[in-house]
Amino acid sequence: MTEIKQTTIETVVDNLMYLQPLLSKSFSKQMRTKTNLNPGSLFIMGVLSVHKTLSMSDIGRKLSMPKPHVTVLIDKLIEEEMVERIADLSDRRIVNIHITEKGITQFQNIKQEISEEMRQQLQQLTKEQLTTLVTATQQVRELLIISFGKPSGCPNTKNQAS
Amino acid sequence: MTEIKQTTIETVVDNLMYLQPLLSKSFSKQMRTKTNLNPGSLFIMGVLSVHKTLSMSDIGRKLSMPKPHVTVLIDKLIEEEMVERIADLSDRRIVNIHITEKGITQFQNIKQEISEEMRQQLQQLTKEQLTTLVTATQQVRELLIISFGKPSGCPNTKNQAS
DNA sequence: TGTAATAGTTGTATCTTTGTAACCATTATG
DNA sequence: CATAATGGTTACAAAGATACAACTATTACA
Repeated sequence: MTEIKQTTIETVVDNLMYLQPLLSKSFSKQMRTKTNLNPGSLFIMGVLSVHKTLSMSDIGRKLSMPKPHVTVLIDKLIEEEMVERIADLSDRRIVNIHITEKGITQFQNIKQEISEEMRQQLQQLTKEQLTTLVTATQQVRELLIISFGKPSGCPNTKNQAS
Repeated sequence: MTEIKQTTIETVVDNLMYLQPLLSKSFSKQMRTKTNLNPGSLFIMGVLSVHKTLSMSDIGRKLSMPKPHVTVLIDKLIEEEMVERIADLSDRRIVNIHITEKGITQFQNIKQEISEEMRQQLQQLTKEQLTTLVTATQQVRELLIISFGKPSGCPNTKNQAS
């Protein structure tokens, strides 16, 4: 019934929607058990491991995470010495978050632990399939960054004082 | 410092970890605003739109969602007539969940709304990039299903009565 | 038949995330 | 200079998800 002719974009949406649960299955689970960090903190460590230093708002934008939430998570990460607050010289409102050496190695360790666990699962793939997966994930990552890596704002930036 | 030579699997993990926030940015947000369904229910509709009928445990396994949580979400979906409970004939313990016609069309509509929103974002890509994205997401989807689409159990299957 | 295992439900406590609102400090703008 | 806008923080409420524990019903097994 109902002929379903999908557009290109609908196919992408379809695929991406199916990816979400698969991803959470593949390691959100691992995260919860293997680390003392909650998912949100892990994501922050993820972007910081790439960008090294980001302002609070940058983090919120990149992860579309409400600013109050970012504050709370950063507080915890600072307690564990994974990151540090650094005042911005040019704009004193801005608080820059910098990943520490400890944070870098700790995050590296976490990723390796997860990789270890995933190795078992991924070994079901042939050498060619694994190569394809590397390329494909890389492409998806890059193309989604182009499409969605933009500012686009994060919550609690409301100040529509009437 | 610390020479980082990534293995193939570590690269995959790296990419997948970066994907998670991008995905939630790209439509977890949309979901929250565009539908009256919460993310969990959407995921259930996602697997049901593919498999049409699944037992409660199947759903829990596919989404690695605790069984009690599945029960709650299914209750809501039934209220909205998106799915229906069907007793299993061969094993009377099993409750099969079947997506309704309404559920199919509703879910289709939701996907189209999300697609509409995403179109704007994805139009920043060239025709070639978009083609690449379709192929890449398809590949990632298929390969992750091979790797992680297995049973693997879901919580609350504990019955180690001592 | 008795016991263990499986499928599912109910209930509760806790954690995580989101959404607001109010607030301070600083910068930008008229 | 007055005011608006931005960057961050604090606090609180509500939604969503996870983890347990206990329980029923049914099936598998010895």
